[in-house]
Amino acid sequence: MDIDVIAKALKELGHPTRLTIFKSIIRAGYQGIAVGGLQSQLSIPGSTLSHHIASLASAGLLSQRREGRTLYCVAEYEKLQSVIGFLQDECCIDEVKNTICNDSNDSINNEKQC
Amino acid sequence: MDIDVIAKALKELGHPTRLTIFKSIIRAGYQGIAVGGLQSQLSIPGSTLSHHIASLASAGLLSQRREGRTLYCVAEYEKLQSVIGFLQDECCIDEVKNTICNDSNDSINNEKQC
DNA sequence: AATATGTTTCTGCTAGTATCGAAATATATA
DNA sequence: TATATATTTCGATACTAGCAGAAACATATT
Repeated sequence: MDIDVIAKALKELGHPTRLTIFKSIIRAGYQGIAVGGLQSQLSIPGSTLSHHIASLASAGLLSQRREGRTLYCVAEYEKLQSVIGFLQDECCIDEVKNTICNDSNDSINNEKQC
Repeated sequence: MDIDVIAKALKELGHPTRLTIFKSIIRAGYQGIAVGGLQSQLSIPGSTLSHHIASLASAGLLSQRREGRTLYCVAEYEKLQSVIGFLQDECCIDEVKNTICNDSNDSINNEKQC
């Protein structure tokens, strides 16, 4: 995955309001959440919300599906997964993985955490 | 972890040059990498590089250690881990975790991937 | 057709970010 | 102390993002 594409996704996620919006959308699951639902949940002006949603969409982090006059926002989970994967793989080294994920882990099981 | 803190980290990572810088710092491990090393690696003006490094530091993504006249940048791995953790936990639902991490996984082992 | 509801686009403003050369600061060496 | 090396701060410019009211657009209901 191109670093510019990942950076774009991180940038759009890097705003408190947008991150909150994205979190709500993610938690809504595959059926998504209506823009109006987000608006009443966050109490911000519609135009501002629309702007933020467009930003997230421009990074490929969500898609929209119309049902009647309601538009649902649905998260692009693969995109989120690719971002997480980048941070884990491209931006991580074994030395550190071992320290953070195993050494500091006082668990009984040997399940890998990173 | 506060959502504003996570958003700040994501924002600073959300720039191609900074993400490249951070990747280099991460891969340098616990001993870090000199600012000059980054500069010759990326060939960007020192002032611009310094600005980006300060941005990453302001988000707590790195710290600096002086050795003689050389300044080393060292990644804050716990911070990165908290960002990854947020995206995985706060921004993920079981329904999706199962779909992406297990169902679409044609592997032989049963190791959890998310 | 008229009206109501849900969402986006337009418009203008303000504030913040990116960039980089030049000068300044910090530390080391001769 | 003078000079070299490493890095940051300053200053100026251009660009981009954020915000929100008003108007426009899309769809549904009466």
